[in-house]
Amino acid sequence: MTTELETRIRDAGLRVTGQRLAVLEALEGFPHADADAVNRRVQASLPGFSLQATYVVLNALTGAGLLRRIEPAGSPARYERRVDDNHHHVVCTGCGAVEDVDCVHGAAPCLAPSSTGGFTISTAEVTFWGLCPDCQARSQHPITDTQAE
Amino acid sequence: MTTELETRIRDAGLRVTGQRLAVLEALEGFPHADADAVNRRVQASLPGFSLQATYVVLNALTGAGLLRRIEPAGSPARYERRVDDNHHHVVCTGCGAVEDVDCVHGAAPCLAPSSTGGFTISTAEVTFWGLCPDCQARSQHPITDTQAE
DNA sequence: CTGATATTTATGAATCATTCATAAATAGCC
DNA sequence: GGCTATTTATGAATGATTCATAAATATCAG
Repeated sequence: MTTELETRIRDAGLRVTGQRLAVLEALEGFPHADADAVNRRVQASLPGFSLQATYVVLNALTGAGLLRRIEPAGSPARYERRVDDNHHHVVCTGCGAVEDVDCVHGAAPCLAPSSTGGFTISTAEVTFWGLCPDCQARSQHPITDTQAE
Repeated sequence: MTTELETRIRDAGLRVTGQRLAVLEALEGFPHADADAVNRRVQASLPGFSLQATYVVLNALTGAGLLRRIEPAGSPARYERRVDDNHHHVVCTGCGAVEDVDCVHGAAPCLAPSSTGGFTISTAEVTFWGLCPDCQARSQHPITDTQAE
């Protein structure tokens, strides 16, 4: 039995391994996880899977186009399965939570900066910064709130 | 004699020191420099100015709003004097060169994502990725080109 | 199915960017 | 000119990530 995921890995020119399958599966239900979070998730099924090995796998999958890596300022790199569309991200300035944001503009106006100084633009990356619902609530009820340490 | 720069530092609530003046002056003519580049530039006038001290000064100035820090994926943090407008950046995927880009959209459409998942958006950061003129030239003449190591 | 080989993983050390702790120096006020 | 809080200097520490090398394994040829 060859799964959809196995085919996808092979089609990307990579060998199919348990580690790669496990990493992709971990990110399926847990987008925007960093290497450490991916590692801890995968360890459930592959005890002894080290953080360094996680980086090797994440880099291979990212290089093959099976994962997308985002690097918001101030947080370690995060990875996601959603690679085939041009979406952006909101990052919470309070807790670092990340969510996807579909660009509202059909014509991708963000791809047309005014002056590019001679640069040939290939992609535009938009990061929105703000407060997630949880952090909004926290900032409105600072007294009754018990903040986790 | 009190210079413009000294006033600006004092008005930001900071004490005026030679290190802070030197860092601001270094970034005046050399925007988007990273900590190491700033340090090397300042050492010309302040021999013995360490990288760690550079970080302390950069953080103080950034915290006081006198500098803006940008952190493009894959490169160390960079600093610039231009803090009072909402401009964006182009980063060269070949060599990492950074240039300013004024947002072409008067109404800042990038600040209005379609769905924010409950987030309250405060700022939008746009990073354009592409090839700088030098790297374009290099990729068109790969044979005759001598690449620096 | 079996072996050969290139790819992948595991492990520990190394690197890079940055921060922290503490002691010495100094800016700005009295 | 001295006092004190702020700032700087120094060395060590941290966090994220990569590197080097050896062991394991996926895939292919026969």
